[in-house]
Amino acid sequence: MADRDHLWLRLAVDLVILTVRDGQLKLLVIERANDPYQGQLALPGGFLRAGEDLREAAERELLEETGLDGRDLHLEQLATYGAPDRDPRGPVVSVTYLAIAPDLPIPTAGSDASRAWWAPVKEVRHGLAFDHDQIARDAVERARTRLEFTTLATVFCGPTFTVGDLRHVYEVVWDATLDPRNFSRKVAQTPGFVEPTGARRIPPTGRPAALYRRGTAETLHPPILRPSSGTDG
Amino acid sequence: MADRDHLWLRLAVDLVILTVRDGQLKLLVIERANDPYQGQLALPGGFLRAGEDLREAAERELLEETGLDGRDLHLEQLATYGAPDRDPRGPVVSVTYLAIAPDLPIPTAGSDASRAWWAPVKEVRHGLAFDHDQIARDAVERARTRLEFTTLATVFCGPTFTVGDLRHVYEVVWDATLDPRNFSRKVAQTPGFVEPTGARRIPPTGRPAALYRRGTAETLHPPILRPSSGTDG
DNA sequence: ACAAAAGTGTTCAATTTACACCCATGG
DNA sequence: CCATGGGTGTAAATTGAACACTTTTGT
Repeated sequence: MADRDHLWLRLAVDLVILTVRDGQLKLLVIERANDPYQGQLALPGGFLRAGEDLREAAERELLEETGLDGRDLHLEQLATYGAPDRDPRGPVVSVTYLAIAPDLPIPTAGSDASRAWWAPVKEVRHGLAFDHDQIARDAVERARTRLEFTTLATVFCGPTFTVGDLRHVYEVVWDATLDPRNFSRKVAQTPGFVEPTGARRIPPTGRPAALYRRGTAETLHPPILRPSSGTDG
Repeated sequence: MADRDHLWLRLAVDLVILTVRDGQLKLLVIERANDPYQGQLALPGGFLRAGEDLREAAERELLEETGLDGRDLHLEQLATYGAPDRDPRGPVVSVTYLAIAPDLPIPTAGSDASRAWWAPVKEVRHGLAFDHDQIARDAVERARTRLEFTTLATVFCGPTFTVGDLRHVYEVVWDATLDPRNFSRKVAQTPGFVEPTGARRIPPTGRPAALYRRGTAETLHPPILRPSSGTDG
């Protein structure tokens, strides 16, 4: 326990930013501008600076890489990854955050990224730099669970949305199909999930749908469980 | 993003070690031997060393402070705390782990602790050093949720236990009373939760109870929900 | 016989699921 | 009037909570 046993290191804050776009679950990836892993795909992120809280750093990186304001969207801490050899530059421990955004314009590249874009989650299961494949997998699984127990799905939608939009989020994130009729009722019967705006949206074809905004509830009582999650053990 | 913006810091790994003892949920606390907060209560923990993974560091601290082998009990990462002023020594970010142990002999004090003992969770809600009050609260809440959805409760028990022992764990951790008859069925009907050993335990008074060991399942299908968790939003 | 804890059976209510059916709009 | 998506009604199946009752031991 002498002072020389303490390892001094840098702390990376890395972001898994998810959205639903073109009917797919997508993930913000960057092409690394600098070594290590120059030219390879990676998650956006950067180092913690002096005087910063972890969440502050995550919000700063989010703004730098995407132009998004972290106060407007969902941002939650995921897990911390600290394998000794995870970064060839030396000891770097990564605290990861999950961010959820509605369908956005294609983000602008930041200073550490030569390019940044939305990549379908299914197509980036391998090939990310560092241990970012593992981080991305863990983040997607966390998002899937969050839809079951929290109102997170509304964050994928814009300020107003229909129940069909919300169902679409569930179907894309879970990669499952849901009964529109029963889903509609579950949403309506869960207090605080959505609030009617009074307005309606007229689709290209079909009956107009009521528009809602996010409710005040954070957790769902009762939860909306995945079709598979509960049958087999 | 120049190199001078990177903050070099030390990483603490702090442990919330829970057990059920004397019919109470208890937490391992130490009395700090050194500054800062010398003489105050705190969670056991220490600094990450070179070449160590985070979990390795958690297991090492666990062994140093309690003599417990981390491979034998439940050890899971909780969250990471990084408020800039959380440690007066300078920039120290803390990765926290939740450990669950069966009822153990009183642990031995480690090098950084003048004393170590089990303290009832209800009595240490305030007064821990650093931000450890918050960490302990978050950890207990996590443990309560884990009992709902995972087989974690079996880890509070020894190698063999009765359904009554298991129910006792739920009742103490949740601070609730459960119907013994319905609980018994839920446990038996959840595949992989417990396995019969064939042996029985004769209580001081009453019918002998069948002894079980941990099953292979990690998650509970269906979950065993807290009495309060589902009524009001 | 009695107390105490373990465990089973049964009933009623709440929830979930599946699907028939109606609504409202554009072409 | 037809296609399309939005939404309600309803009956069967499943699950959950409450509790009467039986079992098995020590004293």
